[in-house]
Amino acid sequence: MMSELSPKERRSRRTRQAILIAARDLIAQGGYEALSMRKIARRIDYSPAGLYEYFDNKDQIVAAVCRQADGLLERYMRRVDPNLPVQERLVELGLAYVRFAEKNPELFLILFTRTDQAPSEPSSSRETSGSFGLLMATVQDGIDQGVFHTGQFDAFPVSYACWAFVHGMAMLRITALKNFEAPYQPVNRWALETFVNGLAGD
Amino acid sequence: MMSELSPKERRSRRTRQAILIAARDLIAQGGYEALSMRKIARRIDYSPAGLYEYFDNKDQIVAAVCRQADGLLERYMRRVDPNLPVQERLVELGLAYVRFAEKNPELFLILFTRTDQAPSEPSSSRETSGSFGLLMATVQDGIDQGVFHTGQFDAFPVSYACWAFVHGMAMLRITALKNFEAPYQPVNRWALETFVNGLAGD
DNA sequence: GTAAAATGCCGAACAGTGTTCAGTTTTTTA
DNA sequence: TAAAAAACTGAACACTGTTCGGCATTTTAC
Repeated sequence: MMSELSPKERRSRRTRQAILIAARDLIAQGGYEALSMRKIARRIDYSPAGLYEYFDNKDQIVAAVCRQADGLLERYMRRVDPNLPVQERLVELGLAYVRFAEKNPELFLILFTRTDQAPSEPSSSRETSGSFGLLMATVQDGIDQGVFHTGQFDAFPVSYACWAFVHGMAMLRITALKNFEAPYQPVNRWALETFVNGLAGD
Repeated sequence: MMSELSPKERRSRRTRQAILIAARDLIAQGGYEALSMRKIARRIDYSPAGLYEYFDNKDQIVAAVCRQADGLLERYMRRVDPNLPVQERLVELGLAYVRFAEKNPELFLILFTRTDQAPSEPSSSRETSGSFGLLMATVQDGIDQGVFHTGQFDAFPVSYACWAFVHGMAMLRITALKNFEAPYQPVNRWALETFVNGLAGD
């Protein structure tokens, strides 16, 4: 099988992971501006130059952190009970999205702020994996079941609209409304239900 | 009246404005990372240290640019015909918001990304001035006219929900979907109409 | 009009940043 | 055990925001 890793490979992976953990923690604590190669190096007892054996540059580290954050976001959304009626499921998916942003504001911010290297297509727009794929599969479910009547629009643009709604809630919460405490959850739930009911009740 | 400004004051204001224009242009061109005190200084033929006669630090310059951008956003929204029926007016306000973001992506991004110095209250939540105030006045209009039935929620949370919707559209457009060309406007219009109809149709 | 004070502006410096590169040490390969 | 490769470092380069001492210029006060 030859699937066992060499000690060298094991060490290398461990160091890579240590770098990513340090980077993630630094970001989670003080945002992107608090992240520096020298701080990462200090945390893992390396010289700054040593990091370049594992990543080409700082951007690659941030990109890797973002991939992990994206996975975490998906896990948040996968916790939603897939046996719920489509309408409720859609609402819960949205609330899970917002919850992730609330609990990981700095990660969320960096995940959706890195304007460089944006994909030319929404992640997994044709698969059921990835957070957007999960959303779209649910919307497709609603259409297939005859619950949603979306006229000329198919699952993709409808999913985009749902995404935009919850993305706005998440973003405002951690930026413009950061210092404005309020019971957001009930309003968010009501707003999403209103929209989803609009999808259902043609 | 004594409203005339001294030559000194006139010069000072002109220089201040030149700094802000240079800063705005640099941001509009290459985003926040392309903005530096030295580049601003070079553009207006000053030494970097000279800028500190007009602004305490870089953040103050960015804050001033953001204030101007906010004014521009409001102008976008004020172009919406106030004589339209509330439902259409609300939709058009949202589309104007998205249009501003599309035309000024970097300014929009910096305007809603500066997580520091966020106000403790949404701008002008009780006035009809400011972009949010304009939105809320419209929502209040719909409630007063008996067009919107928002149950337990008053104009403020409803306006927040509208804001979140269009903010998500705007944000996704210039970040995650930056490289994904598609006819967004029809979908955005349809999605907003669906939501607004949900507000209207009890 | 002249002296004094305030303002405007600059060069140089400090501490910080990402990144590169010549070497040195350590580990793997043959 | 010798040669090759990988891992790691210190020093440097070109940037960054900001501060400070000093030089002009302009404004104020008499």
